[in-house]
Amino acid sequence: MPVSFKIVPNGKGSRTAATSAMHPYGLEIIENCVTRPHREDRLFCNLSPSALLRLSEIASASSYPKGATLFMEGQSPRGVFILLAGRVKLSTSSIDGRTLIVRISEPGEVLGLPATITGTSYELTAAVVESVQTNFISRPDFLGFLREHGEVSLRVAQQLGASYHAAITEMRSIGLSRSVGEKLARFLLDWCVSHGNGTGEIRSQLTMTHEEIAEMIGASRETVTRLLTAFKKKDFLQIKGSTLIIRNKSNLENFIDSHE
Amino acid sequence: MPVSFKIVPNGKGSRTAATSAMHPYGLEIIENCVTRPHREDRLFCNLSPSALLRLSEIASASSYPKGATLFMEGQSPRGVFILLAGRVKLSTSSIDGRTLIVRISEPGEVLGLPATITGTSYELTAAVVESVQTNFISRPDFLGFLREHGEVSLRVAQQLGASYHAAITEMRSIGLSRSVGEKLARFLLDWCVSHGNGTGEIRSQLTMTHEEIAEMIGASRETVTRLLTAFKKKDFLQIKGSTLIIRNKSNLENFIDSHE
DNA sequence: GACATGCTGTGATGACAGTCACCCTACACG
DNA sequence: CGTGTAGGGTGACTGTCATCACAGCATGTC
Repeated sequence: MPVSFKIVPNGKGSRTAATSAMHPYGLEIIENCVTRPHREDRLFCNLSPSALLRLSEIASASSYPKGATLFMEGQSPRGVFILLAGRVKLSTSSIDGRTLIVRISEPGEVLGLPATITGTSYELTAAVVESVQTNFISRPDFLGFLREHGEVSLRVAQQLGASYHAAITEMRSIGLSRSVGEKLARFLLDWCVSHGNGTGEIRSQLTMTHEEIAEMIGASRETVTRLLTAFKKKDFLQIKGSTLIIRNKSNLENFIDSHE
Repeated sequence: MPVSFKIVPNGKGSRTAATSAMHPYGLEIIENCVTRPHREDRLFCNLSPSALLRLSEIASASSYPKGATLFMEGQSPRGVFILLAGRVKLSTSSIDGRTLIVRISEPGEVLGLPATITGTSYELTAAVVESVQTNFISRPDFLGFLREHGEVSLRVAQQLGASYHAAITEMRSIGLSRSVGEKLARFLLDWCVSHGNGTGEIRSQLTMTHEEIAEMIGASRETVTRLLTAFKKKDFLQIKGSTLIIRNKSNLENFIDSHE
């Protein structure tokens, strides 16, 4: 079902409209741009009114519970999902069940973009880890939209460029580390940069199990457990509940450097 | 120095113009499209005459010898290089000199696209392995070109999507393999698919040293040597000079599967 | 010819980390 | 309130593979 987007003038818009009860999430795309104008990478910020109007016609809202799957590796691309709320795990896996988690997507990101653009099958599986609200745009609609609004293609290209960049960074971390400890240290530091409370902080919520961390860095669950306790012993970090506190950031960085 | 592109009508163009002595490579972009129309992924095929005209104004030809560097990881993006002839090694490396080769680029590919689009620094280093002819387009020119010709942005997005896809495939191979042998087997099979003589052949030129193969799959040189001799002993393959012959493709595939 | 250089092949060694096996705790749920 | 399940922690064992070391074997070059 189509969602009604309200056209909000660039820069400042009434936030009351954005919290309309009828379509609690339909306006979030625009709201994000108003309340977080620094997010240049967001796909649908500062579009022309006509583009936004068309967007509202082709997007349809849907929500998924924890454990649901938006799309699976190998499926032919149905379209893109704009993530409004919740978190999604993007992973790839081999026949025997080994899994590599490539990324945990956060609200504001667009899922399935590469496959939808190129027409090749989804390269990753998107599984919901925290229940999710999305706007879905089918592939024909999305491609038509891009043809009509050339401006958006450039945005899409930028998104894809950013995704590529992230993928290469991930490959670096996985492929160039000498030891699992190094990978874990890198992962923790990265995590705190992207999920910390702002300016390179040392405290953040670590909402993943050891198993999931293992799948992100390509290691076994036991090794992750052992390394985390080792890091605690060395007083590099503390873990209280799901809060991760980096006690000594530079030590952790030195630990990485000492191996390379 | 700008290159004069001759505008060739879609479908059929005089090939004599394409081999003009003055600008031996300037026309190759178009020629590729005429002689290899199946290459849908090529960036500058089937563009409008006006776009091609503009392209010819902003592209400048240059050539680099073996060992030269087109750009380095971390540099801010100067622009894109359209690879007309030769081969380029795209790699990333850590402080201690360990190197991960992400891709060997072939003629027709566009280098530096993600960085140029997003404005972030080049994520890879591009080193010439076989002397190279390129058309270079500076970032300002290229971005301006995209703004003027919205059609091209979509092409660019498709290219980036394909690059992303390739990066994920690479990550899968590196991250999900249990053993180095598995990675090497995968690498060899992939290589024969993309560099074989057509229809899934079993014979191809392997133009890399063991060391380079090691850097591609994230292993040590010695291990690659040992594994290759092991594969030879098992009669999976033969190597004569720089020619690789897969003797028994299914055995090699079984070898991969038996581990997962 | 003498020499350097780059690539390949092979042995010995040891550390890292995956696997198996098990126990413990927390917590949801009937 | 017992029971099931998901997650965390730890020990023992073992295979893989990086590393070091060195030895051939081309190739180019002075």
